[in-house]
Amino acid sequence: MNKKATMTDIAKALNTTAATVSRALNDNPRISDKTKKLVNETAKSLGYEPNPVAAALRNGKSNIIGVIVPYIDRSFFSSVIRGIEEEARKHGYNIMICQSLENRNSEAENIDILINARVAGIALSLASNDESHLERIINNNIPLVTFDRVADELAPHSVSADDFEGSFLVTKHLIDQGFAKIAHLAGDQQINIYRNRLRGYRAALEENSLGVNSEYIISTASEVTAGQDSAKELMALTNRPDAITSASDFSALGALQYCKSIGLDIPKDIAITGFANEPFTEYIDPPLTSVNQKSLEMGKMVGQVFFDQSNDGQNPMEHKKILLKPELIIRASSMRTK
Amino acid sequence: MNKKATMTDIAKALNTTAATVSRALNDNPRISDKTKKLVNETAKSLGYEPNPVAAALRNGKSNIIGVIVPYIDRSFFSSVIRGIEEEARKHGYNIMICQSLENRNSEAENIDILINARVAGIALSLASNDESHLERIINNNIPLVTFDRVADELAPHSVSADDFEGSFLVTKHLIDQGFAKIAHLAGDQQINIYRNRLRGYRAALEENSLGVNSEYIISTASEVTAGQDSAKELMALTNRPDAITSASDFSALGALQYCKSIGLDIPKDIAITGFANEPFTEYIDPPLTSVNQKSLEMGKMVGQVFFDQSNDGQNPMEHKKILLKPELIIRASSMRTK
DNA sequence: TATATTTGTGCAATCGTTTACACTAATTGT
DNA sequence: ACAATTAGTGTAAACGATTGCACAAATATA
Repeated sequence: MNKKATMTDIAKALNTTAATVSRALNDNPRISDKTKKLVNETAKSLGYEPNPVAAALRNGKSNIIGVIVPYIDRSFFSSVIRGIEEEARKHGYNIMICQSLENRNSEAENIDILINARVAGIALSLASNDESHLERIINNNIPLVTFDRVADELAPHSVSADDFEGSFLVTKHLIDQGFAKIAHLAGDQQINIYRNRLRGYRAALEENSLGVNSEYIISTASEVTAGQDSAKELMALTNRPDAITSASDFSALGALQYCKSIGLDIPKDIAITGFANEPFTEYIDPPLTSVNQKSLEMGKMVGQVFFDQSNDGQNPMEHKKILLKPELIIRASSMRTK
Repeated sequence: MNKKATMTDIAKALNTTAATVSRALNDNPRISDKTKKLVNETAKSLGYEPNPVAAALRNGKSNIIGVIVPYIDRSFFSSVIRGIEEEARKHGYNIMICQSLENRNSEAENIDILINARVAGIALSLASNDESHLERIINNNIPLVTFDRVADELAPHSVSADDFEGSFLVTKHLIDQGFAKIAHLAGDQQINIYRNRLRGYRAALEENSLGVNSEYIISTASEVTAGQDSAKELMALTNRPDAITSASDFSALGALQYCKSIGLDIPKDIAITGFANEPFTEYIDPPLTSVNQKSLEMGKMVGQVFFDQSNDGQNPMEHKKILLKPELIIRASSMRTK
């Protein structure tokens, strides 16, 4: 209840001025060690705590990192957010969260809000392919890091998972297990990450001299029911696949459910793999092989890129495109039983 | 890049002062409609956007709600956060997220940070039973709403799920399905919510004249492996239960896995129910009956309580304890097959 | 008509920190 | 011994919005 101590209070107690106190607390070399010690002691004894709001006003920059994601409660994003938070925290920064609701206008609105809040930087997973509104961030000289769905043209920095590699790995794994007729439930090809997953699948097949059968590639929404439908289609083929890779854990689950429902044994009759390592993948029956995109780590990288840049500020415009190596999580759904 | 317009800029353009502009923009009754119109027009034409940092400094209060949770990426919490965000957003507020890592000291640190950031309010799910550090919030006159793990003594407002009711409902459901020997995997009885779940279970049994068999109540950590162990114990009893209610989806899953592993059919041989409606519950085999705690709604309620109080500010000290009615989600794991 | 009240604005201080600039005293160089 | 640095502090003006108080003009009251 008693008002918080300010720099002025410290100054008065020491018969000096707020300027000196400010410099002393910020370890300015022009202040004598004696004064610094005095100031620090009095600060402690008065229970002084800096007011970040005042500093932000004066500096035109707060100690807050703005984060915009489509939805906070998607497991992938909440995990990235956690990573960003932990990294930010290490540097004395806080995070402010906004949801774009997968909507470009809402995203633009959030950007304005964050700019007005004088955030020290913005981390963003794009809601759409439209990147035009990102210019405002650049123009305001605010460090920008895009992740997951990155903005290759505008954003100077980005962190994302190597989807090509992940899809390649999982497909290769199936090949190594002896599967030869491998299908792919492909995601929306408008979206970068799904294109890359399809490419990785193709590359693995080709590199192992397995032809790519276009019948085996089915465009599938990232939903359980869509996966069921696609699996039904695949199983109706005269030349049935013996494995299904999916660009999404959800459609993989749907496929798994459908295959079980028609009496197929997984993985003996058909192997199935997903993508993203959603929490449920380890709990379903059989547990689903998937690709861990290391969301927590991704968040931490976002934070790091961010602080690399804002701390030394030497090369604020040096572009960093980080591709995280995904991790293949092998579970029962893809293990060839001898 | 060109500096943002300020109130002073608007004032200059109109040959008036920032004071008038401020009042006009805030729709102060002492300003004439003519002036208001002029100010609003010039504001628009200059592309004026308010600077929340300056306002926060002057008011000693920002437009930010601080949220502290044990871990951001726990599905329950991320969902609550989403609810808070959406409600806050409606009122032009933003949220700042901190993690307590389930650690009392870290929680206290976060509280200090939020207080220093002059947040307009704090929403908090307690990390421990120790509530002493909450006093700082109260002393600083910052509205506090606890949720999930609430602070009954200190916090004026709280929002939580009615765990007693939820547990009662799910147990009653099993009884209605014809199960009579119902076990309970109880959580840590140090924690409020788990105590209430046990109470709800007991009450349902008693109300239906089914005795409470202490052999059937097993203290179980909220983990898959713990659930497996407890199920093993239960199944080793001479008088086996025919149903298991669990205070946690994770231990329920473990129990389910164990029962399947020894060849039991679920729910024919044994019914199983969880608690919290974790995302995976609908995907496992068989899908797990659980209790939806309406986390998103809980978040929204937190926001609402919060704004009720800070908006009119009439009765800031009126205590609100909100208990959300949980929803029973019936899935295959508990359906009596005739 | 003279006084009282209302209406609408302006003045200036305030929130707490930061920083360019000025200034004194001490130190260095020659 | 005297000019030129250097070290260490203080002064004062920002940052942008808000608000108590003062004040003039316009209206109402007597």
